[in-house]
Amino acid sequence: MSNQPSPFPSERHDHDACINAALAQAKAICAEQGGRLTPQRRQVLELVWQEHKPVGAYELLERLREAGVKAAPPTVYRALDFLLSHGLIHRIESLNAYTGCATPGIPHHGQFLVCSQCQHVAELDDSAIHHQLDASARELGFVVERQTVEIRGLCPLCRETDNE
Amino acid sequence: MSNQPSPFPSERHDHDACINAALAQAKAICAEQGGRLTPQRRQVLELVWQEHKPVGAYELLERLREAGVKAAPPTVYRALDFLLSHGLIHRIESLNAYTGCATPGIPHHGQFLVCSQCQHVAELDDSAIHHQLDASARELGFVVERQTVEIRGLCPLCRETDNE
DNA sequence: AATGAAATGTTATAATGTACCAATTATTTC
DNA sequence: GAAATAATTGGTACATTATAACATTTCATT
Repeated sequence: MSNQPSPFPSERHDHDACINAALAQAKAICAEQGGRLTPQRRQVLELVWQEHKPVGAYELLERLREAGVKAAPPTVYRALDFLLSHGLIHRIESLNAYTGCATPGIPHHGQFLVCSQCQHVAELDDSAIHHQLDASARELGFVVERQTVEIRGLCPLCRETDNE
Repeated sequence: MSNQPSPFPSERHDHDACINAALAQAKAICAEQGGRLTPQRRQVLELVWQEHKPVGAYELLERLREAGVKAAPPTVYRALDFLLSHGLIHRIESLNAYTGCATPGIPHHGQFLVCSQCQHVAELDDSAIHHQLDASARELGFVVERQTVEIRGLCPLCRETDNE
């Protein structure tokens, strides 16, 4: 029921293509939704997409500064808020960090597989899981607003190369 | 597949009984596992159980101080770490807060329904959900260490009394 | 009592996030 | 195009959450 090809990109996939695709989609989505993908927001999104790992807000801040931007914490948090509200990134609650959304467009909350060794994150958006949780909650009279599902463990690669 | 009677306790259930039961179980579990439920740890656990709402570490700190204990942040965090490691409380990641474990004994990670209005938390420990997540992850070659499932929404009570 | 391990006390600081208000830039309206 | 309005950004200060590091005390066992 998973609607993506391979949530764990290989180590040497064409990551520039990832970034470019994400930026292109972001541009399209913002145009559609009436959001303004300003240069600063775009730059933060690009920084988030540098790796398939969640990035902390202050790490982004540092990278912005390294890039010559005079930024303060609110600069980053504002950009993150914008990107979150347009479904372009997700926040990983268990890490206080942010990661690019694999299937942007409609704001949603996916399921995340977080490797405890290499920190890579894979997003699932598995509708079976979503519905299962929704059903279990409804059964108890609970109206679901938002699901946070984060799974920690070993990704396929780390599982092979290391056995701790 | 839920193995508990009613995860949302009524407004005027016998909460002293809840607290006493939790403390008694904690005592038994610590005895069994060789953990020392010192007076301070016990007191923090009791404070966590004051309500069926997650409590922040600094709120606990304040309550400890109100109770005449000279405490600093590490005091609280150490107690919380102990209680977490023995499966007596859970941390709600999306709230940076802690809540009593409904089914202590064996360390585990349940599913949590968090009411966005009254802040009450219900713990599920639904094995169907657990296995579903485990299966989805395994299918991708991911070895699960820990599941974080937190559902925000309206609890049955708030759903009735308020329609926002 | 002597020893080592576990728990606690204490200070300082790290890491994450927000409130607030001023200045600027973009968008709309006339 | 000029004025009014809204959205974005700049920047300071501060709030909240969490931990590092080291001294002291208490506990468990000889």
